[in-house]
Amino acid sequence: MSISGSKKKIIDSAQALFHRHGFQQTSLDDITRVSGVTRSNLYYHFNSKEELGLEALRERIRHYEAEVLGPTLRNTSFPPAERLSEFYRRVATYHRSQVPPAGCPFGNLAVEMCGTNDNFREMLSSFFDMWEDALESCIRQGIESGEFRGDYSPRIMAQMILSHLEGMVLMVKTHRTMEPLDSGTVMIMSLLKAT
Amino acid sequence: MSISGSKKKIIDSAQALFHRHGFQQTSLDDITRVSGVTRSNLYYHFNSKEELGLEALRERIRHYEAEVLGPTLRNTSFPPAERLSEFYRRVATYHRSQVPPAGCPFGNLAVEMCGTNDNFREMLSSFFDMWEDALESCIRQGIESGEFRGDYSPRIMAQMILSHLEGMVLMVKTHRTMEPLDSGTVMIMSLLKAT
DNA sequence: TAATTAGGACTGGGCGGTCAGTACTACTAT
DNA sequence: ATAGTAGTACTGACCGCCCAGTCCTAATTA
Repeated sequence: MSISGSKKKIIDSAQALFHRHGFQQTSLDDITRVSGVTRSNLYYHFNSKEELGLEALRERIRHYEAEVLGPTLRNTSFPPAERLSEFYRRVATYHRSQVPPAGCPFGNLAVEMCGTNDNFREMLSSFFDMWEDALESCIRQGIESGEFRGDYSPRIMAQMILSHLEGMVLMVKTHRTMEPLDSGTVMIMSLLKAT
Repeated sequence: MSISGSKKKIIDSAQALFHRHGFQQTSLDDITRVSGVTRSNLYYHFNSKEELGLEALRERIRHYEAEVLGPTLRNTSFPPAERLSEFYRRVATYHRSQVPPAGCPFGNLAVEMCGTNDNFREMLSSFFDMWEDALESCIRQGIESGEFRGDYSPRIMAQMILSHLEGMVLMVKTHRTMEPLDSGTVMIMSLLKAT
């Protein structure tokens, strides 16, 4: 059984609006307006705004794994350094396409929801863990292959890279320039290189 | 003439509520409830919720410079590495005191407001610049004294440290554990050390 | 014929913001 | 001395709007 057309439209519109305006700041009327789907149909597919929010997040995570992590960090047909570099390149391309910069969809949601809603928090927490795992594997393989320095544990480096990335994207959104992301990624790639 | 008692109460309560629940998600009634000041009195002191928000932010920035940056990063009576270390220590102490972790007051606000309100965005943008300046000076002096490695420009390192810090604090909020901040600061201190 | 979509009216509550008026103090003109 | 004036601090009642969610009917589609 496949997802009906309306349901997909709702989720797509909700994702875009939640990303740009936040979950709480997006009204169901906003979503019906953008998706062209009626309010009653929305409540036919979802029992509450929270349920829609969680499903939109789940779908975004699924999409991110398939379209970003899979082809880059986890793509073992390329050497680790190239994978990481390609990952950064895709991140930059994505954020360059958002004008004005809207920040990381996951980071934004984490800031907004983690203090008040445990369902969102837990989903985001395990997503960040999974993201970190992908980075860690890539780095570990890079150390083994001699491309990356081996004096820090892959886990610690992965943690650092993920936090740093989230922070850079926040700076891009705040300063409205890609510069922090561009120079930051160059620095990390250089720092990771084996001496 | 000093600020009236009520105005201070309003700003203090607003700061705490904005930090924990966000600007938009905090109602003026919430603020009157916590501060014990009436709604009409609030509108006597501030022309709008936005004006209150901006003043609360301005005050927080002032406080942060005086109570955090001044005694640590800018405190030239200590050597740079010790200053940075003390800075990290204070950040950790602050976030350890918030249960559950509420994230960075500035980072949270940036995520929430930078897409929709240029007054907030500009104030936060120049605040982050100023923060980066404080880090840069400290690092530059550390390089000159030979404590820190000199193969990256102080500006780039400062940028990296600030982004990384904001990201770590986001992780602390999401995962509800101080571990990312604790191990992340250790790693940065070690990375900066001159070889 | 069962799932899906459309349409619209409605509820109860929360929201930011407005307003006319009170109380108090201090300065000033007579 | 007194009456008037002005500025500050504060109050409670109120307004119109928007929100998530409900309810019901009816058409359409697979």
